[in-house]
Amino acid sequence: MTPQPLYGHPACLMTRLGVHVEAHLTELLVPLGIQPRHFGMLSLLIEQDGRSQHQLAEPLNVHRNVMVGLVDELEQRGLIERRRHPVDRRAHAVHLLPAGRELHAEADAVVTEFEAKMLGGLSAEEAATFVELQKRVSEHVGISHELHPGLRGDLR
Amino acid sequence: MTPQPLYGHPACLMTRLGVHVEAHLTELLVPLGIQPRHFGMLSLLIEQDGRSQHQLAEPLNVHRNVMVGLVDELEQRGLIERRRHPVDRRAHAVHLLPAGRELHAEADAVVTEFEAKMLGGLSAEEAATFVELQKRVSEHVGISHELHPGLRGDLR
DNA sequence: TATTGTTATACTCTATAACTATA
DNA sequence: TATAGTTATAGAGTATAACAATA
Repeated sequence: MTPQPLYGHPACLMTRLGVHVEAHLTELLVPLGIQPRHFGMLSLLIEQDGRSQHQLAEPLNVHRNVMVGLVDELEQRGLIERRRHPVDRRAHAVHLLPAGRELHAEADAVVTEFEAKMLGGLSAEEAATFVELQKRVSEHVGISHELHPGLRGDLR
Repeated sequence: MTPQPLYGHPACLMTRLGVHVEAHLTELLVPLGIQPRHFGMLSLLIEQDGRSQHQLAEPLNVHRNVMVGLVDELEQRGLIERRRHPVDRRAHAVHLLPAGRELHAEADAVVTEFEAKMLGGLSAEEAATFVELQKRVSEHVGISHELHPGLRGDLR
């Protein structure tokens, strides 16, 4: 059997697309003064406010050491705030401030517009299928894109 | 309108999946002593032998400075070889050696097996659709996953 | 004993610029 | 003047380990 050409490999397509998205998103968010990771943080806090840094780090796929810096940056800009964690005195509860909520809305619009362009070559139905299949694959390989039930509600 | 949760964003899914694939592929290729990029190089040379370093760098999305090191590594292992370029004396023609062809076959098997597992949650039809849509999106955003017609055949 | 957050260190990776030899 | 390849340097980014406070 003859080997596949490079971009016949789904794996190569996926890494290439991932790099493409990351790079463009980074550029598009420069005017807002944040990076994709910061957007991710804000998004997670919109979903559930008051998470610990550890709880934020996991779905963002960054180490807790790095998270310190990310939280520092957004806190210094008055977008989020570290408060005392209600049940774990080791942890900080990270809370969204009004300015953070506003910036997130702007960033979300930028990201959404980018996605629309990126998927512009597909019909609405195809795009929906594409996203759906991506979610299925993500789940299958163990990427958590939902809040884990165990992490929802109680702040342990 | 309420903003999307983080992984409702196709863009976030794609970067996350891309990182996942890159990381796992890197691990899986360690026993073969190469990285995903090296696999990409070998794949491109299988498609068309004797490309210049510049011609290899573009589809791999690496700078020509970096390409120097990649070619060095594979050449020192006797997998590829720099020869005089037939029509451009500034350039090197990078050629695949038998050992390189063999290693590529092994690596290709590893990658293919990984892809099968990754897409194992989808039916065959769904997997085909997924890959097809990825190619469509790649093309739409300007990622070249085919040899550019202008680069095929003549070695300019 | 394990975990959260933090800091410092070392390491890797990358981007930039500069140089040569050709075109 | 522009391009292919090369090299060196500096900067960014990352991983590792260690520590204090708390569980």
